Amino acid sequence: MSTLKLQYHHGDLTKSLLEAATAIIKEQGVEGLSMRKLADKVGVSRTAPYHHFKDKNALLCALAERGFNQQEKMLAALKKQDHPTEQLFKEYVCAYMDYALEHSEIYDLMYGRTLWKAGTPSDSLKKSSKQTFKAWIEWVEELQEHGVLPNNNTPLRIGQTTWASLHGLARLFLDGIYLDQTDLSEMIEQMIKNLCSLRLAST
Amino acid sequence: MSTLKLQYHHGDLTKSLLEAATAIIKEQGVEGLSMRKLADKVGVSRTAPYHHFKDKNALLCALAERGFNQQEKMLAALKKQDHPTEQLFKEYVCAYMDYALEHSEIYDLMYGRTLWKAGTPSDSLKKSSKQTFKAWIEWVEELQEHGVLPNNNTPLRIGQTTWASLHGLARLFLDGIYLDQTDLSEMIEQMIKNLCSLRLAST
DNA sequence: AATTCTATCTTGACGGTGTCAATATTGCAG
DNA sequence: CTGCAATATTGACACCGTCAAGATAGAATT
Repeated sequence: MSTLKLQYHHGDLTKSLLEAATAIIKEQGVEGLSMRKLADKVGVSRTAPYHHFKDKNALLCALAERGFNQQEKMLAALKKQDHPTEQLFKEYVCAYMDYALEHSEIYDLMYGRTLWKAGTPSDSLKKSSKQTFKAWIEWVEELQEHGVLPNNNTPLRIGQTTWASLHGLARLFLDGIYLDQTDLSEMIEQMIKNLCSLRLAST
Repeated sequence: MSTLKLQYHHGDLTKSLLEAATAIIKEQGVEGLSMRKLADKVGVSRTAPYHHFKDKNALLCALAERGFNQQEKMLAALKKQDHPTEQLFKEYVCAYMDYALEHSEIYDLMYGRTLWKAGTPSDSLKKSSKQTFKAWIEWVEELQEHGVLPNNNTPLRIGQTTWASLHGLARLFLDGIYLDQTDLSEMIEQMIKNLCSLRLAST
């Protein structure tokens, strides 16, 4: 077992695959990721990855799941510095958009049709997403109590609609409908105004 | 030239292709559409479609463009019956969601990454989408004047953000993140409340 | 230390994809 | 009737995901 790359067994191929895949989709998009190119990049034969992931779908699920962990960590860090509730919410929105656009391909796997419609989300991925969503809804309840979000419906519905708004804004950019980054910042600002002013209307 | 299908020249292959393609993506999603299957369905050889569409991308662009026309027609019909402005807006929202979910695959081509990011939108498609968007912005201006949408920003920004909200809501369902139709109608209702109550907050 | 077992990796193969090049057929204009 | 342009065809190529069968290496057991 030398330190040279000519060894038969790779070491931690699972991890290497995930990282190489992340790099590829960052550069070439999910469409540019093929199992064969991936294997090649890691320096291994075509079918080696199949001993670590059942199929391509499973690999993409793993990437998405990583994304959920990553995102959750980021948001947890945000909440730690205890700013006023409303400011925190605004920071959350910015952070959410930041993550979506910075890791657009991962975001697409997390919330896009590739896995949820065209593919088959793994049980583990479903669990991750459910947990993330649950945390979000709980926070929405808090935000409602602090008068940042409206009270005219349950935390679930308010959480769903405000999330939908954010998600839609993110998608317009990461799907290539909008490209201009200048528009982006102004649209985020206006979206925050929209979401935050809702409480004024609730009874 | 008999009426039997054994003729060498097909007649109006362009149209047949578009209709067969529409049928396929409706049943099997965009992922289920291949040029070969399409040709086969129409009863023509693999490469025949290439005399009518430069490549698969071009065919998808044509489908998307049809979608824009279809959608525009639907919305024009809606406006003709001159209901009160606010009611009209609510009907618009419902109609928009209806269209998105009823023709989810076409909607995806119109506003999704398949063409706008992964693919290459044709000039003709760009034009169609631009026109649709322009019409929307003009109507937003009207809605602002009638106090249905807020006045705290330009028609462009308000149009962008409200559209983003609608788009996001649609995507959550047509991408398979949400599936329950019951949730859907309640979420639409709440989203309308969100959008329509914004004016109360604007100066 | 020798042997077995198991995890890992390999090559070979199959059916699918988009699309180019070269060829054949047809309908129409001259 | 002839020739031309539009349309359709077969053949080929390079990719793709993934299954099956065999090779290799490291760990466990004797």
